Amino acid sequence: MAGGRQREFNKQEALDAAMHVFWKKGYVGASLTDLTTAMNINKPSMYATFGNKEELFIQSTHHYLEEYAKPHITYLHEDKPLKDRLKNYLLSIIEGQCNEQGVKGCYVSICVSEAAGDVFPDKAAELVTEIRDFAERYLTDFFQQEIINSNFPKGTDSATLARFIVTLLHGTAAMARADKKTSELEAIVDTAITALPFKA
Amino acid sequence: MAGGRQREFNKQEALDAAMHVFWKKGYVGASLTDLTTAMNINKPSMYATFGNKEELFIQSTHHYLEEYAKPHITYLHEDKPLKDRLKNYLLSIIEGQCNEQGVKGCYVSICVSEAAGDVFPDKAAELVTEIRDFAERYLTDFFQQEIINSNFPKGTDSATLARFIVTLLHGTAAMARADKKTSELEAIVDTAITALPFKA
DNA sequence: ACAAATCTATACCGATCGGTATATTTGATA
DNA sequence: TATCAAATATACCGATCGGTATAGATTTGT
Repeated sequence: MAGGRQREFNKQEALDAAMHVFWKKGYVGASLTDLTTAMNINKPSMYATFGNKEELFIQSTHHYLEEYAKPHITYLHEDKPLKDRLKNYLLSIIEGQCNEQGVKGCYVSICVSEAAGDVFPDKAAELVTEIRDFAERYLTDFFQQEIINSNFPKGTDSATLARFIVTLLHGTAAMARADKKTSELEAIVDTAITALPFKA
Repeated sequence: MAGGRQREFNKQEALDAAMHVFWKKGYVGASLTDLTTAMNINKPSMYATFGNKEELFIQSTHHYLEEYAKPHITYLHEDKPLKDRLKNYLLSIIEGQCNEQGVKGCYVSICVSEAAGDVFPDKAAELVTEIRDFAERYLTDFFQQEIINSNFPKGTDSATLARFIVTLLHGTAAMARADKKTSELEAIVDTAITALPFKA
């Protein structure tokens, strides 16, 4: 038994680079040349490490969710009034969408829209449908709990509220892609928040 | 001088078919095979009539704006209270985004997002930047006039209001692409409207 | 009827797509 | 140090991409 030559690149760094290409160009628009150039490796290394383009996309997507999407959630659970927590959560996401150096918009939003065009291979399409409603489900549960905690009036429709927030965020993601400034999107968030029935 | 054989297809119908393909699949995702199959013509006919893929896209885009986007505007100018006019305008757009038979989402929203990935040829990219802010500009002027007409309080920021509405619509377009039902998006519109400072 | 013009159909072009076979380099183990 | 597994680099594969040359079909003007 003998181990062989060890890889000269860091797998996580390469995955992060690939994810940014998918984020910017979408699945179809990201060619293997785009990907491997950004990852700074050549094709056989990519195929040996990640399988194929579809598998690379799947791993990129999980990487995005864990490292770029989920961290915002912590803002919802700090020891502050609901309104502040929600606003911090939204502003944190918007900062990520507008990030000057980096890719604009939301990876998930882009995937969902592209996948709706039937241009994704099967397993990638399945993954996108799986993750599509994650935020909506999470926020529905979250708002439900806030109703129980009397931060919203009894009888508030947590699902509609959640859908409203998710819609807002899809919207800001699209605006970020259209080169809107962070400050402009912050003003939109302020407007949107006035639509919510906070008790305090 | 002699005229020749006349074309066997209707140019507007073919353009409409092509537009729906771009709407569904985006610019990169729409192959010439996809396009000409939907248009029910073959490639030489397409090239003779429209020039090339980029020109076809440009003409498709103008077709969308005139026939699918601008008609909604009439709802803003009927003889009704502002709140009703705005709501009818929004519901009309959402109906178009959710249209059961037809393509989900918003053609412009999809183009803008895709173009941000630098996957568009030059002239197509230019067109997209030109039309990108049409709705925002229109609504800013519209709201400004409504302030003058005292339907909003003096000092209302018409630009932020317009951006809020455009963001909402980009958001509902993304939700429609994610297979949300019309009724769900209508509830979101109702929620959003409560954020606006109507005087009446 | 004939000629000029224009549309349609087939078949093809080079370039790029995702993916891989082959050969070489590397390095851990024995 | 010899061995051998694994990573790299080059060069290539068939399929599809956008785009076109060519030839036949169809219409109009003379």
